[in-house]
Amino acid sequence: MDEITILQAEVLKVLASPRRLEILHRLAEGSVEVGRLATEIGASQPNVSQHLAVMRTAGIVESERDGREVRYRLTDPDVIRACDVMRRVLERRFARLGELSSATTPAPSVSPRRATPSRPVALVRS
Amino acid sequence: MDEITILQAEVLKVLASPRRLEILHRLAEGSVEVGRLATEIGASQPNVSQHLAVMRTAGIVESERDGREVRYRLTDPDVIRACDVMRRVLERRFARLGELSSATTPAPSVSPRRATPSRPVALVRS
DNA sequence: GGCACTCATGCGCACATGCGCATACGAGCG
DNA sequence: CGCTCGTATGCGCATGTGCGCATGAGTGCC
Repeated sequence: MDEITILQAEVLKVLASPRRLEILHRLAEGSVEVGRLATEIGASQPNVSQHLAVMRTAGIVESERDGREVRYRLTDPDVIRACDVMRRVLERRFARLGELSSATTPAPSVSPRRATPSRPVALVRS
Repeated sequence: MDEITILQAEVLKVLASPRRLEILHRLAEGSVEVGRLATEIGASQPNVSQHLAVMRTAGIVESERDGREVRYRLTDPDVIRACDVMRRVLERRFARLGELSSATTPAPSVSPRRATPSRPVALVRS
């Protein structure tokens, strides 16, 4: 198994959380303190602190003391950019699903008998 | 919480596995049957089948019967491309870490007292 | 020094996940 | 039909994760 693959899986694992994505989304707009962040996203302070600790360990965010507060910011915009690329892809797919269901369902001309039984449920809100 | 964010987290969760990344890496080179895939990556057949089922549910791969066998292929190269963007970023960071540790450690000129205590362990094989 | 504030950490619980294993399903073939 | 091959599924266990909650640690102010 490739080293990079394992590393990538670990980073992806850290990113695979709505809360953390929300936090990253906020951090993309600039550095912010823990408490403020917790208030903004409507989560408890310990919860946010834990998520930040996880992401800091993974090298995704950095922390810096500012008086009594601790400000967090993105370590490297590149990872987040890659994340945003994926996000845009999903938005496109999501939008396409929307227009498909709103259309008259133009009955796929040739349907060469796929083995895939079910529509990807994850794309319609699982 | 944004809909897309939740969706993205789910997709990321599916991707956050070394095995699945390995499978996707293989599928990027073309469609392949389950058994062959299991042999190539050195995993059990049920295990591979389960991973494929998860990824199919997430809409990342598609399956197609071919005689007795079932061939899997990527649904949309775009998601994998986004994944590869991240991979390349990580490779770059990894390589940089390597040259840093092999260099004479040029003693950071100004070290403005960060609150971040530890190096990102995830980048040095956690 | 004592207090108030901000953040980090430890604990316990509920829940999800991955794996091996055995086995069921489904298609071709004789 | 019955057999074999390829794939999917169910089960049980060990392990990991997120959350609330209470509490500890560090900092600034009086």
